[in-house]
Amino acid sequence: MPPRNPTIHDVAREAGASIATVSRALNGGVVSPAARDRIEQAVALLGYRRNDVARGLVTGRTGLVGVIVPDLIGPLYAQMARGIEDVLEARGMHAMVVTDHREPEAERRAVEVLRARQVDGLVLIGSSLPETELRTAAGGVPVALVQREGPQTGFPEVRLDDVAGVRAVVAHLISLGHRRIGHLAGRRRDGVERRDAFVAALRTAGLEPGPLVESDFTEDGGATAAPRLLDDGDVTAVFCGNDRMAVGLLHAAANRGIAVPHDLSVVGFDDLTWARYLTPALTTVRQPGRELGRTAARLVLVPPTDAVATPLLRTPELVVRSSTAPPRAAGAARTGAAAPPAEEVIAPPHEPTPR
Amino acid sequence: MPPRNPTIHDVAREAGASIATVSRALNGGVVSPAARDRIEQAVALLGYRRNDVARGLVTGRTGLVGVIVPDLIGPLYAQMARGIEDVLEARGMHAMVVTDHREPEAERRAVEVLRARQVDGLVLIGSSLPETELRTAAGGVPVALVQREGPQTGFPEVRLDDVAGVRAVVAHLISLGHRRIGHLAGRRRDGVERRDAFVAALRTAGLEPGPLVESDFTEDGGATAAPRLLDDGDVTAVFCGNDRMAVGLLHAAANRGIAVPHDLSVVGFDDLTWARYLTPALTTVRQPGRELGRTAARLVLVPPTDAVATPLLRTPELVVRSSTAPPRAAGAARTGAAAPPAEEVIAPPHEPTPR
DNA sequence: TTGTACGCGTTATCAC
DNA sequence: GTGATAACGCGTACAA
Repeated sequence: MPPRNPTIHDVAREAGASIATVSRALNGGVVSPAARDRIEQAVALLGYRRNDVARGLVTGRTGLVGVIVPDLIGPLYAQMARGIEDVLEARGMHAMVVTDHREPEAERRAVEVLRARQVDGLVLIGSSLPETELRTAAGGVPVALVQREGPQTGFPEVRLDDVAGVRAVVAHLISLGHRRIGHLAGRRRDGVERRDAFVAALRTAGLEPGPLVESDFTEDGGATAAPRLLDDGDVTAVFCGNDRMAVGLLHAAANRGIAVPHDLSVVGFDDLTWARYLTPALTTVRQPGRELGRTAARLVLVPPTDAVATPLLRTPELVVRSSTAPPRAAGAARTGAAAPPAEEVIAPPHEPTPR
Repeated sequence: MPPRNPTIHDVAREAGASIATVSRALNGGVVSPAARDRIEQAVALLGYRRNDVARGLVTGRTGLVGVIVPDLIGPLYAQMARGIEDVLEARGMHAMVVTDHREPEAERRAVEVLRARQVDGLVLIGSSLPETELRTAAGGVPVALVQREGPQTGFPEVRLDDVAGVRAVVAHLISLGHRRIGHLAGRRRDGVERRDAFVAALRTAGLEPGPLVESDFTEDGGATAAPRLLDDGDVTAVFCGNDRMAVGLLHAAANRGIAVPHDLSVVGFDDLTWARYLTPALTTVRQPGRELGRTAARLVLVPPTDAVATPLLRTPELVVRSSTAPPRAAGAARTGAAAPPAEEVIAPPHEPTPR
């Protein structure tokens, strides 16, 4: 049997001090230099390591923030997790990440597990639990929401300003000269939001939306829904609800011999890592995942006293690459910039959506 | 001030039982049906939730396995984490994931943090700490290694059978008729391993390797190193040490007007999510990340009694897509299969490397 | 079957 | 400055 880990008692004995003094020395309390010295030596000699479990029991705080995330495979959520760790690390805290695969039941269990572990806070990404349930499940612990699926809640929340992102896309396409623009919408809440924003932005510009197709937020979803968009001979541009659908559309277009961007402009949403490596490189809207994570972490750590400015909106950036160009039967396009940029250009952030 | 969480004492009082009985009831011990009933009601009434911190203190086990991973942005490590969670979840345990961004210093800190939290085991992915240091840092807790960077250790370990993967690539290219094959190697340990395996496989087939170029394991690394490969007019195929470099090479080739696979075949390694969406879709070697994670988790939970079969080797699969084809000045290629497959084909796993 | 009482390793509150 | 000592919430001998 391995010799059990040294405890604070062992250190105290070895250093000829009381455990109280050792505890103070370890936590930066007032201790005479001599004692501190002996204690440090004892710690080094024994290889003592503080037991954070015992510490958590007495202090009532664990230095742990629970993070519930749909999955970690897609880069977006991973970046949010990274952002959360950024701010926790700065405070000597840590994240405990649990995935729920978008299943409410798994989300419920995750909250239970994390609460049982006495986390100091909870960050829920893409949560879909009803507010009342969330409130009882969370009990006393601070909660912050990121990109929640569902109606407004009383919890502090960060989300992407989808409306601003969509507006930037529409403005970009219109400035290129496109007049009949289709949309490939995802079935989730954010998909619907983007579609509505799309229609609204178009109407504001005095245009009627082209074909509006709904499908899954996946590559296959994009590919299978593609015909319903491509059959409309007048459509010169398609805005996809996310990058994954855009890839499916791109493939479907290629199979039909439709050249992008010459015959058709395509825009995505998210700016996944690989969007720039597609052929053609995808024009899309970049989600500031890491920053969303950072603000969410700050929101759990210091919950806003009053419920002002909920949800916080983070503005995305339009990333123009080579999947967009003036429409073939151009002419109107000549009014805008001279030529499409040869390399990647990031449009300045737009105004946050007024609320 | 919020009413503090109910404890096992509260439940005991409410149910008119002792805490021992409550504890037994909660942990599936022997309790009279009547008592169990009253206790369950009390639990529901009070909304009692077990405090895993206190429980961990007394049992000495936390049900937590610490996972140290280079990063979570790339899908490969995320999949490994997923695999680890698969087997932990089945046992009611959980993973605490910490990223080290490939910095030994951060890895050291991560081990400290996780040990202080009394994890029941440690899975280190891509670890580069020397064995002796690892051993003292880990203290008594079980350790499993995945894709460790550095020489063989006494710890249980899983790794990909790189040699088998590379052999499959070389066999594929040779069967297509390629005779002069270049290689783009990554600077890390696995990069060197793959390069050596590449040279060996080629020699076994009676061929001399084409140009061997070393660079970073990134898209830029692939792009900047590309000229040194492409300037060799005789090279008809290039095997890249990973998918990210392959993307860089693909772009560089396109810029030079080199058609893939018509003028040049390109093979990657890893099969990242997006490899199939490249143009042309990338032929590559699929890493079974999730399965690597699963076996690693099993290794920590039940450490092998004797040090047999270390490291465990997992066999990758060759995924043939459209970035490989017979060389332009073919003829020799006509001996193989009739035509390149129109769609994705997964070659059967090859023999594990003999040891 | 049930209850009492001790201990897990630490912090915090007191006196000294 | 320092040292006893009482919690923290729970599991588990052991006795009843």
